[in-house]
Amino acid sequence: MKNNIYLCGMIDKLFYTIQEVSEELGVPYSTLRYWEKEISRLKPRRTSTGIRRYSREDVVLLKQIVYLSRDKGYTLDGVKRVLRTQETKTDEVDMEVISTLKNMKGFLLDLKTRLNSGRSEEE
Amino acid sequence: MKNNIYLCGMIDKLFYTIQEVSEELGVPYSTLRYWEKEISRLKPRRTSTGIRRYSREDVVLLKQIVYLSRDKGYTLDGVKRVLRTQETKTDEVDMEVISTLKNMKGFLLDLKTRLNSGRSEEE
DNA sequence: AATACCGTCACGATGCGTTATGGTGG
DNA sequence: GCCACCATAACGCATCGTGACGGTAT
Repeated sequence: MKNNIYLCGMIDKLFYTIQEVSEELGVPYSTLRYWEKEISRLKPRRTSTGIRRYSREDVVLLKQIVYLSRDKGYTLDGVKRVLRTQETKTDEVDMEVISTLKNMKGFLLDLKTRLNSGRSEEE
Repeated sequence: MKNNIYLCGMIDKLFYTIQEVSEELGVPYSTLRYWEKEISRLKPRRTSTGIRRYSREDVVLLKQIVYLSRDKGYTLDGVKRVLRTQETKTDEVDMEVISTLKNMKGFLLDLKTRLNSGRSEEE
């Protein structure tokens, strides 16, 4: 249970050390620490003595960051923006616009039909 | 006729000089030329003596580039990638929306005419 | 004692234009 | 002769890490 598609080959654990994460992502410690400074949402828990304990969610977030910057070609600022708005909003809005337009189109087509058909209807 | 939503306030002309484009986009000449080196699809026509003549399509493309880099936070490589794969999905959706809107506009103009002309038409 | 980790800071590569130069077109 | 434009190349600044260091945890 609890196999997360985002974790791919990673064994699901309660937490991961920075080393494990670094190896999994192919990203050096230094970069992980750098990203942590830059990306506010990335805040792995710490032991009482300050050692990072990455959760599954942290790893997923990091994979997203790698994907957005390496594969999609976003700047770090771009990555931040995407994460902030989580792109979900945009998509939802898009879908809503489209759906509204479709409704309107249907309505207008109907109207057109009525008009074209020689306005013979009840009205 | 031929008002393109992407051109916004720009007057629709057969071509634009680099100056006009530069002012419209708020992007200096040098950058326009730089982008031209980087983005293969951006190839404005030239006069026989080498002066750039930007077409409407060129301007639209440039606006896309500005949008992707400035607003979305893509690196130039990211912009190239987006343009290459043309994020076809998005564009198809966009195109569908636009096409729907165009149809609607035509239809509404027609409707307006009919209504204004006191529905005295033959049909 | 040996590793794995910590924060910090200085360094450096690359990206992304910009400026400078010297010249042509209208 | 003036302005807009051209190409090229050197320059510069910011971004995005990287590596090294001295110290702490286990």
